[in-house]
Amino acid sequence: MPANAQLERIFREMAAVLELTGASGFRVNAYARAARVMSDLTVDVALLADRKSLLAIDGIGDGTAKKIIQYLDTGAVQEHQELLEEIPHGLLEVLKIPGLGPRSVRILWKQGGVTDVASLTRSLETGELEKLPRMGAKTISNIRDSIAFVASSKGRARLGEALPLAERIVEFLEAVDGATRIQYAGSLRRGCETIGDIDILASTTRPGVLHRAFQGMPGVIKVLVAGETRSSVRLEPGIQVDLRVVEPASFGAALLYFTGSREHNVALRERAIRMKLHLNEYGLTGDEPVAAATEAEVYAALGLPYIPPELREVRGELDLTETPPLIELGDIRAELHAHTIASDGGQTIEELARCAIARGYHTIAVTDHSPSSGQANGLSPDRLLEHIDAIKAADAKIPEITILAGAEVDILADGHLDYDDDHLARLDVVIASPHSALRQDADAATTRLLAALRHPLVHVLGHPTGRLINSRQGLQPDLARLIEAAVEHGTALEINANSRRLDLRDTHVRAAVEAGALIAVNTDVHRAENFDELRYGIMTARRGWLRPEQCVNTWSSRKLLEWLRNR
DNA sequence: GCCGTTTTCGGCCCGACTGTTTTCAGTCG
Repeated sequence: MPANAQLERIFREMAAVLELTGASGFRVNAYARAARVMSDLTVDVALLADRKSLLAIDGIGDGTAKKIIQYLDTGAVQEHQELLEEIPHGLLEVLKIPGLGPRSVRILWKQGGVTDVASLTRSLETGELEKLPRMGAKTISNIRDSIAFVASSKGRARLGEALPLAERIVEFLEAVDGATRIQYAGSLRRGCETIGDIDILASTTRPGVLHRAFQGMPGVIKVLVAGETRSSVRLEPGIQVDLRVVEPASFGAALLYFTGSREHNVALRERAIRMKLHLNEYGLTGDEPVAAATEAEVYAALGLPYIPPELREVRGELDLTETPPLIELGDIRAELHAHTIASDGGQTIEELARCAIARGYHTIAVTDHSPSSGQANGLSPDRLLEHIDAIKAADAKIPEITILAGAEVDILADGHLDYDDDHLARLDVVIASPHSALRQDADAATTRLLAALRHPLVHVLGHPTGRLINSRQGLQPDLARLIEAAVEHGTALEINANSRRLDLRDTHVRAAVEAGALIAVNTDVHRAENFDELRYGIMTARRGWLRPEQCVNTWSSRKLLEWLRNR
């Protein structure tokens, strides 16, 4: 959906320019919000090209609707282009340097002649900056550090990198004298696919000791903030970690606050104000304290059910009247996507089965690659037949679990599958996935994936877009049409839990769930330890509001087998 | 620029910390 992405960029840039030119912060916020709406939209904005549909979206008013329509009509937004002419383009990069906000960048530009990061660096070296207001030695040193940090940083960390790191930090802090409760919060707790920084919340009888331990942790390369209640450090891999210490009595309010999202918090505060109450990280108060110890208490006092962290994105969760029974890790009873040494996996069929048994699964499907995935040692049709025999033999040998014979079949660029129907018909489960030609245009991708979804022998569409987080965009099919076909044909859409993939992504899952499509949450096992990545898939599923009954991996053995046979 | 269980005009979340100043502006989350 290129139009959505373009409009997101346009509104984001408009917000940035307006900040620099000193427009009202509320106007800036409005554009930033419009950008976010564009990124959250699961349908092509071109389908909403009339004023009425656009105005129905929260955060889109008259002005934004006009600009969207103008973009769809002409391919550009006039006011956006006019705004860009008002500032040197490189200034937008300067604004991204931590510690430099709109006020400072404006002064650098207007009074210091800074137009981009390069000219800022030159001014730092020549000492020009010292002449500007509020530019002391410390500030200049910090700017220098921040420029180096931005240059070396890889940007946002993947959930699969940040979560294990956060768990190690929590473990480290729990061992510090006086610590009573340590928990990570922020976008990590919400299960976002990438993480800007790690937020840790703590209660302790000895705050000073905890802060010092935190600032001296292994891997800390710079202490950014060292306050009474807040510490902030930069770690070696280029990730920032914030520690906040609170009283146990307000742990819930603080956890709520530091889990965010910011938009969710703002909405809660506005709700509090309407109820003549006041919400901050210390609690919900009226004439006297109302709630603070637990998140559930605060929500209840605001007339809301407990809202799971993954839903806190202002995507409709504030209209809930009860907590939805979202899927949980423990609901998963079957893994339907796993590789063995026959293709590019590291385990034998039996080793794979033992891992699955250890996790309490009733079923594991062996789904090795098809021939077109040459680099993954995909199985030729003949090898597939032999492999099926080996799987059946293992199934007979190991009674504690059902081992299904399957394959992960390549969906070729034109939509044809990599095995003929005779071979596919011999399999218990067929995952069809795109692995090559991942740069084809949106129409070709839609046609290709629709062909697989409609194929009567395909059970699951595997990692539908083929994207890799932070490194490959993947296909950009018309998701709405894929979902429609998936519902019509009873084909499941996969959430590939591999933390580099998370494909479908959260917003796609949400759209699929609302349309009533079946979802498969699979780990795409290649090594024993991959089973542990399931949690990332579950977080993504929860962010998509998935309930267990809509996920085929939660079904009883009987129901699952029935579905597989009757497809 | 958006929005309405006070409002179609007049609001729009709140607190910690830093650095440069002497009482607070700017940034961040």
